[in-house]
Amino acid sequence: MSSVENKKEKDQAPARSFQAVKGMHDVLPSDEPYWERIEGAARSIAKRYGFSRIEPPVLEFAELYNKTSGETTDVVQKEMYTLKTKGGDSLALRPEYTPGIARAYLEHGMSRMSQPQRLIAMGHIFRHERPQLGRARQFTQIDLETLGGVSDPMYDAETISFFSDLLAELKIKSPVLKLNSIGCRVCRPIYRKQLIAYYKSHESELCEDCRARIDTNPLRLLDCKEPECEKLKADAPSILDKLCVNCSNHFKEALEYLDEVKIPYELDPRLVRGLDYYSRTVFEFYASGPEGEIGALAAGGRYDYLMETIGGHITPAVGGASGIERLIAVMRAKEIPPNGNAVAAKRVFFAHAGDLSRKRSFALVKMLREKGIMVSESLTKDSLGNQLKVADKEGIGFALILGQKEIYENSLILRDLTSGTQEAVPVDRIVDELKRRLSAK
RNA sequence: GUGCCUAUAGCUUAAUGGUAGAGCCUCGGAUUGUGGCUCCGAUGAUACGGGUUCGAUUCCCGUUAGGCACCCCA
Repeated sequence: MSSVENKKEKDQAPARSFQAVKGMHDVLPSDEPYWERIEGAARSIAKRYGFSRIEPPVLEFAELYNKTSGETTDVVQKEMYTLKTKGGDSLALRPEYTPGIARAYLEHGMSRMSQPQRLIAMGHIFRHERPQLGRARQFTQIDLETLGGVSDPMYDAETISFFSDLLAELKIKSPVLKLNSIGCRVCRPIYRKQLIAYYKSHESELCEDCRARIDTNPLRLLDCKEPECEKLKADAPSILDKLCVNCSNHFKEALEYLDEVKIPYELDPRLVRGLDYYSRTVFEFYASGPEGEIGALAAGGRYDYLMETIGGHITPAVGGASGIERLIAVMRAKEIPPNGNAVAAKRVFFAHAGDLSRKRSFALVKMLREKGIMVSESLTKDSLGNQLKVADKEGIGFALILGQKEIYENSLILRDLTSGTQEAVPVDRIVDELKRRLSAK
């Protein structure tokens, strides 16, 4: 580009230079080891548990979320990205996975396959919130759903166990698991009434938000952090005392399964979830220590009624989700390295000595890559010294050097960059020799 | 969505109502048959828009983004 064009472009540059949209973050090469580690762990644990991958589209009819997640919930009311198509349909970028997966379950007749269906999804979720550390407008969830079969607490425990294993695999030590049961259609309304009655009698002592919440979402009253409201919590009726026999047994059994596999938990009768469709067991995992402030690392619960609201039969179901960016934030804060063995040490650096060997080098690099060897190079550099400098900077374990002499002898110099020793190896033996040495690393 | 704080080079930062300085990184050279050390040199910045001013990176307003506390949540 000429300098004239360059100047012109500068003058006409937009007033505001481009930057990423608020709450949308780039995944950079330096983040990649974490992603590989986390996604790899989720995939391999899912395989062990027998969860199969499902991936519904990012866009669904907005109505799907209104019907399921709840019309009055924040996630739907305030945080959903909606758009109108040219045809007039109202669509939404998914603010969570569960409704889409439930929809797919019905649409593809999965209720006629073996039950329950164990499904896992990994992808982007969108919520229009004010960003903070561990909270973005586009983020990535590992989502687990167990659909169909019977409403057995063993599945609740299995879901929790999956996330417990995931955190353990990522070396996030002693997470805090909070558990509660929010009852069913029979017992929750009764509890709700008692709770409302209790708070109505103390209405004047409540904060402004909570006065509004009495009518919209009374269970949330138990979550308020205003000092005035805190005081009232102590004497508020607890859901755990008000569960019906079925729910109570279900919860007790779920706890027994967790005891059986030695997953520690804390009961938290104030734990309620932000989505309408939950019933019975709900859970949240937090990091131990100050990193707990980053927010729940995994959360979920049972949702036996959801399928009905979108036109299916009552279908027992339980699920949960974990946010990958939050897992990364915690791993970084706790200084947990993403990878045990450095990838660079498994690479080979190819260097040429002298311009005449460049083209031959290019061909040999391609040959090695075809044989499955990870090869780095900086063949555009002239001096051998500068090339090896690059190899050193990248922490690469071995270098191959090709000069006039080697071309003539049909060999390569194989240099161990850690020890500094080297030897000539015939080209037809180089692949085997490299594989032998690399596997020893 | 509300309130508070912040914004100088890729990163960490210095300074000032009057030419924006450094360390690390990057690139080149000393060194075209051998890396790590060293030395020399180069590139590169006041987020964006407006106002006050002779002059603004500095003061004021707005915007954008980030952080924190709410709200809520993975």
